Amino acid sequence: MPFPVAACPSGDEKVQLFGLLLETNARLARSLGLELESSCELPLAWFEVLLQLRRAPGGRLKMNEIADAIVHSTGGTTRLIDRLERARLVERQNCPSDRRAIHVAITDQGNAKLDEALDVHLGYLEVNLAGRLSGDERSTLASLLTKLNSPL
Amino acid sequence: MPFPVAACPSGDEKVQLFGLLLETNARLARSLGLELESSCELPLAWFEVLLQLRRAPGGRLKMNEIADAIVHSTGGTTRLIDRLERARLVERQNCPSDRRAIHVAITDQGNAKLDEALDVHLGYLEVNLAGRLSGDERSTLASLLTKLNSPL
DNA sequence: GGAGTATAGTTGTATATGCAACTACTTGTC
DNA sequence: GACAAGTAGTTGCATATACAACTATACTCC
Repeated sequence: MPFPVAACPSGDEKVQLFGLLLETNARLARSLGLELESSCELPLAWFEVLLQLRRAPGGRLKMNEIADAIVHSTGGTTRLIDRLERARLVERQNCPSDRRAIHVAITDQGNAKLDEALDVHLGYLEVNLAGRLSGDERSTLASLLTKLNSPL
Repeated sequence: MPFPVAACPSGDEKVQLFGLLLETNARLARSLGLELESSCELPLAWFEVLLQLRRAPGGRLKMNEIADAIVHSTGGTTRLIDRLERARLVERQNCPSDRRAIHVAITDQGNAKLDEALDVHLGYLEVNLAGRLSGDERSTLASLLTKLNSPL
């Protein structure tokens, strides 16, 4: 037994918690991604973009706002939006007040696709979130994750 | 105001919680990844593999156990282990009881690298986990994530 | 004990993503 | 108002990953 786990940093409570977060997220993202893809032909990343756009006032965001919201590099976001635009789910618009910036707006087709995907997503969450955590537990989890996600 | 968020599925409490989980995970994984990469030249995925191996009895796991633990496809895991093996951090060993299976074992170099990375990781967690959540909050979070990660 | 099925791992191929360098525009300063 | 510094987005290139098809081995059941 060369590495007694409990006495090692690898057994540290915080290390375990961090690993649990990565693993839980990866499993849920993967299973939701498969479901969205097979039911709606919508990759999870596309879904995330459409959801952010719907939430935004006016249904549009600038490239860098999208990149930040979905935690991608700006280069990666350029290509992602290229694909969404090719599929006619979003469109690029010039920003009148800043000629460097691009507004990305969700299209009617994008809204329709998002509605379809939200339907699948809600079913998924009923099973995979509500099936495992009560309302109280979910709101506790939300507040802990909010803290964990806060700056500083 | 074509889409009043609060009345839409996009404003649903579960949808928000799921989004928060994705976002929190993505931010933490990215910042830890950058830190590990710049301090130790160790990609986060490699760190995850080494950590799983250290935790495993005998310091070795089969390919499919690794793939499951880190939530990758088996094809992706083959290439990931190829890279780790090329860097001499792990080695493939034949499994005597099943000639299809491969044991992946952490090497001395792998253990040394992992120690170095754990040092960085612990510092990171002190700031980014312990700096935001108390011990009680962390253990609550751990138990909620465990439920969320449990089968069915 | 042989045929059919299941499992472990690898490989071909397509795609997605990050980083760094780049262009274009804006802002601040003198 | 021109120059310097900063910001928004895109592109070239390298890498990482998934999926599906494949090989090799093990298991099942008659």
